[in-house]
Amino acid sequence: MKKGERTKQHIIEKSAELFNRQGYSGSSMNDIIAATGIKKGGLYRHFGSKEEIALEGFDYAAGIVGSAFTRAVEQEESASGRLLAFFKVYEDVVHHPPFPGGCPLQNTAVECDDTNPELRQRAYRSMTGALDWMKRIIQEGIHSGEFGRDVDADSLASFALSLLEGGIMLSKLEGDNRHMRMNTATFSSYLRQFCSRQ
Amino acid sequence: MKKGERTKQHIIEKSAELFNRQGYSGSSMNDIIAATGIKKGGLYRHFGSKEEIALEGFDYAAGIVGSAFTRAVEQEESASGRLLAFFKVYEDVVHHPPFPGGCPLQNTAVECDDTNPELRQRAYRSMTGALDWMKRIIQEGIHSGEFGRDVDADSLASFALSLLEGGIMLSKLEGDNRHMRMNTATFSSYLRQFCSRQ
DNA sequence: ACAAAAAGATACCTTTCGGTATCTTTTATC
DNA sequence: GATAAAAGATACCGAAAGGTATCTTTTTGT
Repeated sequence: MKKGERTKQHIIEKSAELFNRQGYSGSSMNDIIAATGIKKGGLYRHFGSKEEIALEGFDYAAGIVGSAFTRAVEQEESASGRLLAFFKVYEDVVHHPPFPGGCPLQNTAVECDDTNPELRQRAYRSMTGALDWMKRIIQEGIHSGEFGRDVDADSLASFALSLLEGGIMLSKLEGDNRHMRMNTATFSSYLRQFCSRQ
Repeated sequence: MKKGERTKQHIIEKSAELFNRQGYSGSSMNDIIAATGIKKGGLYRHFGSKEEIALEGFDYAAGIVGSAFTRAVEQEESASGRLLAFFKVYEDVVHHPPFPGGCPLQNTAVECDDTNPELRQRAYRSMTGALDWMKRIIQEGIHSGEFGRDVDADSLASFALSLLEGGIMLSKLEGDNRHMRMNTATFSSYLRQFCSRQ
């Protein structure tokens, strides 16, 4: 890996954190300079614009969270366990989120849905990726007999992701993980009494 | 009502929309000038800073949504109906949200939780207000016998608000109300089969 | 109708914004 | 170790940021 590629990666990593904490509009090039220790000339050698940094930064942040999901999901055997694994990743969102600043999907979606089409599309793809993943888990649960055949995968996936994102939002705002804990417990008992056969 | 008060209100209303659509950092004083038709000198006669406009704007937007909630809740008799009324207010969040730009609580919470303590506090108060309101509805439902005595009001309120906010986020990002519809249906059946006695 | 006070417009301030041109330093290749 | 290419620093650009001082126009109360 050449020097340039290493610094480019360094810029992406530090900027992704900045953007995820302060938002796209809330972060300036000077903030990026301060965070990376690389001067303006250096930054613009690797990126054509601030937005380009933000786009690559989002992909990086989403990738980090995605691999945290992967690790958590892989530890579980059951479909219920796998769905709950997504919640486990954010169980201490207040002090130890999978990526600094909270959920990149949430932060980007809420800031950019009305303003920045490019970032919005990244967030959209991230959302559909998560939903499709959950749907696959649910369908596997149906096929294995863990879930009833009448369980609607679309609805359950939307339900799970909504509850997760809403819980992240409330817990971050309150500065306390209790909403995440309560929602995880509620979702868990919902799965047990609503979706599982027998 | 004097002239000055009227224009101050006009500034608040137009700015609240702007901030709710584009965010605090994403909206400039020039945007406010364009939206209100009032020049800089006029704006700073009524407000000491951009943040002051945003603070009063948030209260205004939250008030609009709050009265939409009130109207919807008052139409319902049962506790379940009243909880579902919150969802009804956002059933067409994509095209007809109760306030332009979506949920002010969500937009402000997500943008400001790490950056703007004053706005964050407004959002926090708005969140606790909604949660307390839902808790009261749930407790009334328990006392009336509609809900079982084992229903946890805290958990159910957190669950309802999280699901609502998550659904708003997903539906806005997708540009389709289906997530709101699915979550409303899921929440409704959850209440029927999980909380109600009989 | 008039004077005083309130409201708003104009013009300007400093700082910061995103971005570029150019120069120096470092890295990689022979 | 020389040299070309890559990487990064410096210095600058015009525009836009939030905010202020001052002047003109409207309201308002009498």
